[in-house]
Amino acid sequence: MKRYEQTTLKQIAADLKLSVSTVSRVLAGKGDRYRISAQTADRVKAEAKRTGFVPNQIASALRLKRTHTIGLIIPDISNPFFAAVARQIEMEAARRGYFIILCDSRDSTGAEVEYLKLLQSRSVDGLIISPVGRIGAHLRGLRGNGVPVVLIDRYFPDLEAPYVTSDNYGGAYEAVTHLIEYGHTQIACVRGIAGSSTADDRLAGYRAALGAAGIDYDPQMVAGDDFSESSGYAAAQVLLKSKSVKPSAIFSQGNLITFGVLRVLDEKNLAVPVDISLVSFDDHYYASFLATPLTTVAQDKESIGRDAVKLLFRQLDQGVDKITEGIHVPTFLIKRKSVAYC
Amino acid sequence: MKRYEQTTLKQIAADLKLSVSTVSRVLAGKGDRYRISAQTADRVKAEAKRTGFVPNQIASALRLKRTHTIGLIIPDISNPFFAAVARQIEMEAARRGYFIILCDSRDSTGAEVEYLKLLQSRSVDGLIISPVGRIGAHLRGLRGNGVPVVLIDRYFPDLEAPYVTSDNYGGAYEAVTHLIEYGHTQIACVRGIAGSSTADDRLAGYRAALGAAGIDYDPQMVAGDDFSESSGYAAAQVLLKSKSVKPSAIFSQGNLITFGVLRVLDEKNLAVPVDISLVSFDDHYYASFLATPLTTVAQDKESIGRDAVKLLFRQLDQGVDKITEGIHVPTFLIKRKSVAYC
DNA sequence: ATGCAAGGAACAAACGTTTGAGCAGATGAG
DNA sequence: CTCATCTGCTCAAACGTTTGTTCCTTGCAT
Repeated sequence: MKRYEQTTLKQIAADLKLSVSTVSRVLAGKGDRYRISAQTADRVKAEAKRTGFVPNQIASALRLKRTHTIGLIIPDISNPFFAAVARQIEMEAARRGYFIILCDSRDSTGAEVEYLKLLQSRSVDGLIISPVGRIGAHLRGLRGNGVPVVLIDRYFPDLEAPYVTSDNYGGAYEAVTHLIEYGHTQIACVRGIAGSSTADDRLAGYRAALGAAGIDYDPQMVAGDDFSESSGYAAAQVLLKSKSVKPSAIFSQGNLITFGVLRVLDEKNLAVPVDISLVSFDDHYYASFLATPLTTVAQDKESIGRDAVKLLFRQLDQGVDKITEGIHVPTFLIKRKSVAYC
Repeated sequence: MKRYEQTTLKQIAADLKLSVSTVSRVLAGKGDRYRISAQTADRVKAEAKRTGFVPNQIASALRLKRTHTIGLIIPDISNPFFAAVARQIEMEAARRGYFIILCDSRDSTGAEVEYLKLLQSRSVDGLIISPVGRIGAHLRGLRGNGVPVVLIDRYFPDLEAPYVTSDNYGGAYEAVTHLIEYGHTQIACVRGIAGSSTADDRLAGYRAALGAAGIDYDPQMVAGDDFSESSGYAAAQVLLKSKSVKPSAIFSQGNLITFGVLRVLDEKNLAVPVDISLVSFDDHYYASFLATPLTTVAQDKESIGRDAVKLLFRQLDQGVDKITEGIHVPTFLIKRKSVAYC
């Protein structure tokens, strides 16, 4: 905002024949500590109110080396999951007097790295990142430099940085177990991007549930390259075309993937759950209004956002290296109508 | 980001036994204009690279009174419509070297006003706002002060400020005309918040379509208080319970409203489109996967975001008062299966 | 030799805050 | 009456850039 004729401390000081420091102290509420008389303080406050004084945070940030700003880098704000998390983060930050700079990395590591550099030049006080790549090498330096970072949704096992994510393993385990309880043994898995903790953990949960039920794991039952609709579409085609496997149920690792799967099912005239059962990660408002209301693994987006901010501020308070905690937020299975007995 | 041991111009200058201004000029690419020798320039650039110099934008902003930051205030980032628009805005801003500060006003005028003040103290260079209230009085002052502002989604007829919104009138007209072509004459409208240009224009389009077909406008056919799901739910109950009106079709003004309507329809065991037809404003990915694929009025969210940024930068370039344009982005009707002959 | 114009870089102020240190005058104790 | 103490405020530097102005050298023409 062009602060056209914005009042400054200097102006108030001049008008009141006071020094800038006096005005600053009064307005910062430190009048008493510096023995500014109540009279003077009142005059200053009155003048500040009269002129509509608003402190210039840029100047303050320069002096204090604190911008009260946190950078948020996410792969896609139009993905409802990230939108919900971002909203919570924004609200929690605002409560604490912090602003969010929103960066949409469009699932590009290049953009992510670029944003990192730009945010550094903006001197943000901390970062919340949902990283896109498979490795977090570019993030390590940040923490080494004392920059508070919190990872959300994905984390890197080799990077000791605090993170908040859903209990993807547990959620997948529960979902697949649910399918097994309905008699399914031929369960396909449409996975997200390999190398991401999200996809890996969900796959691990899938395998564990299979194992616990004594069902052999068949690599041919797994397909998919990333979390997109097109990947889901392609994967479902492969899985349903194959002659060697005949899945009676599909476990989809993400909401967009599910749309791809649904499209294939539609094209092949396969009805859910009559012809095939389906469980999807990520719940949504519309899930209950779909042709077949979907059974889903819901993530607690509010908690994820809230905990991320919490971890960030703990680093701000206690120092970056004190906090290395990883939080796995429980998921919950919402049973609707997309699963039937096999 | 704590810029722990960040290199500064001063440091480079000291190391190279040069003055800060020389270093600054070289790194700003103004070496030639100020006759800095190529030798010196090269030394400076080398040292900057070696030390990983990143200019401190905070200091620059203070000096130049330009933050390269724009404030984005929207009612709800988790609403897919706003998320998509926000994404586009972020991308367009990033292309121009600008950052977005994201503010979620939670549909509260109070929060909006508060954000405005805080953003002012941050000296943002401009604002893109989707305002929540019915009046834009608090926005007038901004433009008067030379702050570039662009309104999105909603505008105020009494506030001369550039805005970008869908052609809500046209979209509604087309949707309702579509219903009329299918023989409907008893068409209900579930509206958004009264006093908002969005709801008002959609209602006007609805009435105009009715009028053009020689159908009398019946106020009893209109219900709804805002764009929420609960409002849609309540409104649909009223409309379908009434004895004086028997709608054969419903025109819903928003995606969340539609979910409310759908819930009522479900509860009353009314099938779409067999028992009742439905057209909804706002298209979505899932609309085609719903129990009945929805006929919707799609908004061009990308254009809205892009044009908003464009209008903002035009103000930045040419001055706030030169730009007062309002853009109505065309909508398009997506015909699916929720409309049947009456 | 003398003057003059470039060439190359330094000086210094400014942006608006914050804050440690200091300075006058008043008050009180001895 | 003197010294110490308190009261109430001011000074000045600092944060890291940017930029109009100035300053000192050379080289060159006269």
